[in-house]
Amino acid sequence: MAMKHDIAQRLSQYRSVLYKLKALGFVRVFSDNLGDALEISPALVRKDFSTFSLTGNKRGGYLIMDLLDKLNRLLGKDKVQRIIIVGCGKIGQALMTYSGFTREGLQVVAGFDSNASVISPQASIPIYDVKELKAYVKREGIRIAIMAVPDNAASHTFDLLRAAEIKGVLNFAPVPLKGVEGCVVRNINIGLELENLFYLVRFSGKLPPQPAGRAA
Amino acid sequence: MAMKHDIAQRLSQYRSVLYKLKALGFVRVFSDNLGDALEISPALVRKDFSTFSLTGNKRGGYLIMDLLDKLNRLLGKDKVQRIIIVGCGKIGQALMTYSGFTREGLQVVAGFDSNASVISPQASIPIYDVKELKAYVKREGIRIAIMAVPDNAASHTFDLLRAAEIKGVLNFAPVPLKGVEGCVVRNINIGLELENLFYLVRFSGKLPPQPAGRAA
DNA sequence: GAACTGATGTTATTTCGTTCACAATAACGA
DNA sequence: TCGTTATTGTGAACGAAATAACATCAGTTC
Ligand SMILES: NC(=O)c1ccc[n+]([C@@H]2O[C@H](COP(=O)([O-])OP(=O)(O)OC[C@H]3O[C@@H](n4cnc5c(N)ncnc54)[C@H](O)[C@@H]3O)[C@@H](O)[C@H]2O)c1
Ligand SMILES: NC(=O)c1ccc[n+]([C@@H]2O[C@H](COP(=O)([O-])OP(=O)(O)OC[C@H]3O[C@@H](n4cnc5c(N)ncnc54)[C@H](O)[C@@H]3O)[C@@H](O)[C@H]2O)c1
Repeated sequence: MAMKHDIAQRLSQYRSVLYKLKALGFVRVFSDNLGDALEISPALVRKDFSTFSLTGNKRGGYLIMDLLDKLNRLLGKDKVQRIIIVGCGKIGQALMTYSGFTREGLQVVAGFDSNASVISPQASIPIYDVKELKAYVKREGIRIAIMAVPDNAASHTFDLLRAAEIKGVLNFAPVPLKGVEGCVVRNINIGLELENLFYLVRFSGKLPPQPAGRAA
Repeated sequence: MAMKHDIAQRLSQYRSVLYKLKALGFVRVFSDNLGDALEISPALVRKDFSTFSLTGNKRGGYLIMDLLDKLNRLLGKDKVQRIIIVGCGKIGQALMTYSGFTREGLQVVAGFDSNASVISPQASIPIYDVKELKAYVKREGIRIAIMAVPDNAASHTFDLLRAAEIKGVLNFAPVPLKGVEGCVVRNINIGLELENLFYLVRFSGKLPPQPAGRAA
């Protein structure tokens, strides 16, 4: 049940760092460098690479170009990755017009909403009625969706996405969607992150958990 | 170096579930119920509670009210938790007007920006010039900030926040801010989450990592 | 009120991700 | 050419976090 999030996340981070190094004119990189950049041990870098058969040169480290090629293939970055956004409100709109995705090879190809005043099929990134979701997804072969509908619509919208056979959902509603066979869900819960920050700040340094107090 | 994020995150999740159960009229709850809700084992629920001396009744489970009281105290939810937002663009504005924070006891008390046309000190949630950041933070005793400035301003803005002795930052820029003594950073990287989703979807079921291929 | 039941609280065990340690080996210099 | 050196690649060791196991005890029943 416990999935290996972390290594995939690191793969993307390696990729990101490698692009920066390449832009700076570097050709080779060592596991130490990458370890420093991600604040992990060099050993873990090498182990990750080993896991995916990303090989380097026994003395001269890794060739950045070569690594990037392989990582891009591994992460599916050799083609543009298309996504849709369901719920084009404040968050949804912000994401639709976010230019940062392009850099990452991600492309928002359409939005969907239930509010007629938001729908605009002629826009450069069209927004369609959510009723057309299923047909669109099937026709275009979309696999990943961002969900940014109000909390009370989250569960229903998730059902729609599943019916459209969406394979992965990035959910912004603070509603824990139970994971389902055939559809991976990742939740972005900003409130939770903030609470967590408050907690970490409150107890930074001091010992948070009483070590299971033993009565005298 | 490995910090115990996870347990604090679960604490908040317990709290969230408990509120829902309370709203449904429940009075008691068992570790099984909470385990189901968070998709973790009941043993872990009990262990977490034990760690924080959250005790129940040997047979009748836990009293929801009682648990909530203790959790709220533990998470600092007995008072409103004030935050500021630096960078009031698309994401920043969305967060400023987000009503969901109130439910969580979080309050955005001010925004800061460098763009004069955005500044509006008279608004219900005032937006000040970022130059006033340090004075405001010190005067009001703010500890947590959300950072939603453009990528190229992220590092500089982070320095400002540190100079203002902010204790925790929720960073939306896809720029890895190196953690610093005295200031906890948590990064929200939506592009990374999407990449991760694509990865998980690509390899769901199939074995992603070649098990370190042994030559025949 | 004694035996039973069902859930907690805590100790033991397992699992899993990370780090350590080092053998293998390609580049470099003399 | 041959030794030296720097770095990879990976099996073993380690540690933390999750699960399992179980002893303990509050209710409940007869
Ligand atoms: N705004 C924030 O800063 C913020 C922060 C954290 C979490 N969230 C969460 O993100 C989600 C969206 O927030 P928002 O502020 O963008 O809300 P919003 O109200 O601005 O936008 C919601 C959009 O969804 C559309 N919608 C409603 N029902 C729908 C349905 N059944 N199918 C398709 N579209 C539907 C609405 O027409 C609207 O355009 C919410 O769950 C919210 O809790 C928002
Ligand atoms: N918009 C999105 O959907 C989205 C998604 C993921 C990540 N992000 C990241 O979030 C950050 C903000 O994105 P956005 O779309 O809201 O950008 P934006 O350009 O809409 O807003 C940025 C705001 O920051 C202000 N600003 C610029 N320099 C500043 C400084 N030095 N001090 C204070 N304020 C300053 C600008 O005036 C502007 O109001 C970026 O780093 C972006 O990469 C955005």
